Amino acid sequence: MRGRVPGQTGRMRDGPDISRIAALLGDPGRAAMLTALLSGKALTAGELAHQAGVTPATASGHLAQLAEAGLVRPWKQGRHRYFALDGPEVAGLLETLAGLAVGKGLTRTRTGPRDAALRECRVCYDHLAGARAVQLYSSLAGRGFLAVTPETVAVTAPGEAALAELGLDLAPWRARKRAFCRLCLDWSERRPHLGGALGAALLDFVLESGWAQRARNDRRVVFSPEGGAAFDAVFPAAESVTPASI
Amino acid sequence: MRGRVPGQTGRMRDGPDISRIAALLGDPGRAAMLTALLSGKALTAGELAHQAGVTPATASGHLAQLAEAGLVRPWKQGRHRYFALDGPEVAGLLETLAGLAVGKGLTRTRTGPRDAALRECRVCYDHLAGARAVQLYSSLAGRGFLAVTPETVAVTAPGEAALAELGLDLAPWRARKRAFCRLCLDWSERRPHLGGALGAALLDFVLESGWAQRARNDRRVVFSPEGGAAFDAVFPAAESVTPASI
DNA sequence: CGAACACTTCGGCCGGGACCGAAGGATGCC
DNA sequence: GGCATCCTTCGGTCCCGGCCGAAGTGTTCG
Repeated sequence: MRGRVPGQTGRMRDGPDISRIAALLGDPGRAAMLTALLSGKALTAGELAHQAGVTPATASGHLAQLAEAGLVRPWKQGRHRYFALDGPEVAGLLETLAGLAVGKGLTRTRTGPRDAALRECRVCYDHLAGARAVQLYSSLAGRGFLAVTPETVAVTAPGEAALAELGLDLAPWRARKRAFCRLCLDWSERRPHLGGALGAALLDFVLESGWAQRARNDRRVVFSPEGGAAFDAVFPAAESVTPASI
Repeated sequence: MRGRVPGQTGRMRDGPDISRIAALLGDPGRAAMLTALLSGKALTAGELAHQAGVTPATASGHLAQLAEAGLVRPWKQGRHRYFALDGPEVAGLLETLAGLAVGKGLTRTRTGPRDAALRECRVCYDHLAGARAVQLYSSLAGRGFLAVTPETVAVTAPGEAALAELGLDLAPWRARKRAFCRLCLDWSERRPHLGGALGAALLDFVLESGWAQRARNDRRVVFSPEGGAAFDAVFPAAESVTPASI
């Protein structure tokens, strides 16, 4: 950090400042907080401090930095201060980073039971991720309910009908200004799943129908035996969609 | 970093170790080295030291860390030691990070001429990125030369024919085991462009045909006036592909 | 075979920043 | 109003790790 002459050495002058954001994610405490927020819930400063294993004083400093960089959005309510990830892009970055960490064998623990549950199903900001999410996506795509276009993913007419039959009304979700439907790469499965507003609607649907419950303290989404069976019945695993050079 | 009782506090026990990788990217020197490698070229330790603006001794330490984490692959040749990014996933992470940094307004300089050139066209590991790359992609997609399937992107029969007519033989590229064709999100354009082996083939084609040249010291790809015109003629900008709810 | 070169290792310096306890606002509850 | 709760700010400590110069290893070239 010493002796670097600002404008003279090297040619690292242009382009986005990668290291600024990366340094923020590089502290284990801050990383733990952000990962906790990946559940999509807004958490209070105190809860985040607990997640990171630091005192409130330390956490407060961390959160101020994250907020200033725009990674996290604070929100005051009463004497609590809630924090949430500032947009799906931040969640996407965290997932990308997680994917690379897994790929390079950098995990914080040997695969345990909780880890297995995370791989099966978890919340990724505001939609489902993990094996269930990938199955859901490929089941819809395999039956022609989704049309993948270059720029986005769209629900086809049959898809709209099929979802409506399940009691899933897409109109209110479509109304929001955020991208209706996006693909998101799953770090544990290395295959795409649905994000965007449609992903959020489906998460909502799965929880509303009582098939699964969110864990209280982390990102897991736990299916009951009956719920899992119902899920498999409604979204049967598709035969792998062969890309078949057309 | 002090006083954190290893297994007792918090619940940051499972999942991939995000902060380890992020911390590596969080140092400006290492970030500069990795960004330089994003050009796809392998560079020597000395060149990377110069890029980062540090002495060889310091750079050597950084590179050892990057290599140990699997972000960079070293390769000895004579009395030089070359380094390259260890796989497209690393390049993808760097681009994702750059995208977020731009989105949050964290750039290292006000938009200058070099920056403008970078946005127009640059190398992203082994394929084209920037406005030209996005145009190339949407031109192909808009004419039905690409079929975007859920898992991958495929070249259609008409597409194969059209590329063959340009003198672009895809067979050797297809033979490699890496993903033939992938979409990659462009940080400056926020739209997808082609990665994977097909992207590499097209970069090769653009350079071979003499339309553009790579800058010597950075990621820029500079088109000559005639080259740019030829490019526009062969890959005319498509009418925006309307996602039209099908 | 010795000199030049590229890089790494070693030792030591130094600064940023993570950490905590205590004190200082806010806010809500009784 | 009084008190507990939640959070932030302040002051101070301490360590991690980036940085360099110098010395050491291996390679090439004359």
